[in-house]
Amino acid sequence: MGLYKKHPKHYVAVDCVIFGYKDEEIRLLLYPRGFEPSKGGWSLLGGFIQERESSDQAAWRILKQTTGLKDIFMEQVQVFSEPGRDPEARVISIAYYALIRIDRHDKNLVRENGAHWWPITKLPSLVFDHKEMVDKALLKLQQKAGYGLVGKEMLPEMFTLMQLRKLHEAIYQKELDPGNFRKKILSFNLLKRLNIKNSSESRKGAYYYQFSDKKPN
Amino acid sequence: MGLYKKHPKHYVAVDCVIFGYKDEEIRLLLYPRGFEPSKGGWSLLGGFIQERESSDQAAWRILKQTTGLKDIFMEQVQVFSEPGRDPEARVISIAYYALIRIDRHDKNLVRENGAHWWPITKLPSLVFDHKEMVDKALLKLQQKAGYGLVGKEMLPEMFTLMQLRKLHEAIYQKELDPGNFRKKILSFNLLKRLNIKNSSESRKGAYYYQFSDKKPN
DNA sequence: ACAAAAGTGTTTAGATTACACCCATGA
DNA sequence: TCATGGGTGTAATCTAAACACTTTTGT
Repeated sequence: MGLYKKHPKHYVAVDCVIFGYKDEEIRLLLYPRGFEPSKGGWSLLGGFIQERESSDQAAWRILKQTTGLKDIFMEQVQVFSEPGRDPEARVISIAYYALIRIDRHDKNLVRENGAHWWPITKLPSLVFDHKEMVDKALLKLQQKAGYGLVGKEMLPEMFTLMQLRKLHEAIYQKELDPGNFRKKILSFNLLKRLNIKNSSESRKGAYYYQFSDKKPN
Repeated sequence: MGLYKKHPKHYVAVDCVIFGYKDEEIRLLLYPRGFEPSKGGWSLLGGFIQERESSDQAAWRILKQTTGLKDIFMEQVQVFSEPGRDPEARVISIAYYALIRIDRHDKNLVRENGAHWWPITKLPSLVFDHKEMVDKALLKLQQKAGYGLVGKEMLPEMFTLMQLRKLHEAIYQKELDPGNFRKKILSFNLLKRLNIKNSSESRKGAYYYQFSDKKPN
């Protein structure tokens, strides 16, 4: 029994890299730290794991408490556990990333906390090792985008292929060939073309698409 | 300051999926658990993170204490944190995998602990969620093998391309075309051919190779 | 008429796969 | 000489990348 007792216990936190998409840019939701150390420095959304919750549950809880969002795609990035990473105390942190539709969060909740959506290309400097968390998370996001699955989390229900391409361009931070992108994305058989056109972003008008529920072949 | 204090602390452990290679099979080093709960059940090598060490350091320390091995390739798999995963106490565990040369470990240390090398294809049932850790670790190992880098960790200094191929076949658990494997592996420019032949495993004799220090082009 | 995006098609290069084939040699 | 792996080469297939071209329509 008591064999575990001789070992130390640790604070275990979760830090969330929250990706949103707006104005053809990937943005990160950052918070000014409300307490020392590094009070006022920009920080990822974080919180501590409680007694009876998994790290996944903690990540969801913290995201929901702070942004009002639930049922959000989140995935583990990796653990950061250098003893000195937080100068105040020894905290082991599990980094997560979340993909959200930027227009859907509770803007009042976010504003109250002084949070701000920063373009990924112009981030301020971050506290502790949070920049490293962001870099690792972005790599994971790029991987996920390779499977054509990010539009489902970050775009409205319906979208044109140009809108989807702009999203991918923001994620990879480089331009993609429109024709090749179209063929590749459609080859996944994840999208269903609707009989509705968007005529506001081009003369000719582009069909709207949505993710189809059924599994691809 | 004391803002962290209201949060609970947790036992944080490291569990190591230790991969070795022998007799054309990938093997896992498993330990009979020495204490309750699940005393006697087969378990990954594990241990608790101490006050002033990172999870990487803990993984290395535990591997060295238990097998005598140091300077070993290890990589994080992911965190397992379901509150009920260990029935004795709430333990958050970070899974790692390690690649070792099976003939190099301290056999006495391992024997003392009752540990056993189990072929990956014939594993006994494992305690807690350790089977899940193994599955995730194997996926990571397969990914790493795709870059041609596993021979460096798991084979002797010198090896023939057939030996390297047998290793890859054991990792993917399927046969690979000898000609295609040879071309692909050599195209990485990671290997240097030696002027020594192994004549014991084929009539014709095969050149030995080793990993070259210099970076590939 | 023209610009700009929508949408389709073509060409090339590179990688992957499935084999065919000759070589060397111990039994 | 024959079976076995060593080693090389080739054709078929698939993919990604670059880019030409035609369509549509608001201004």
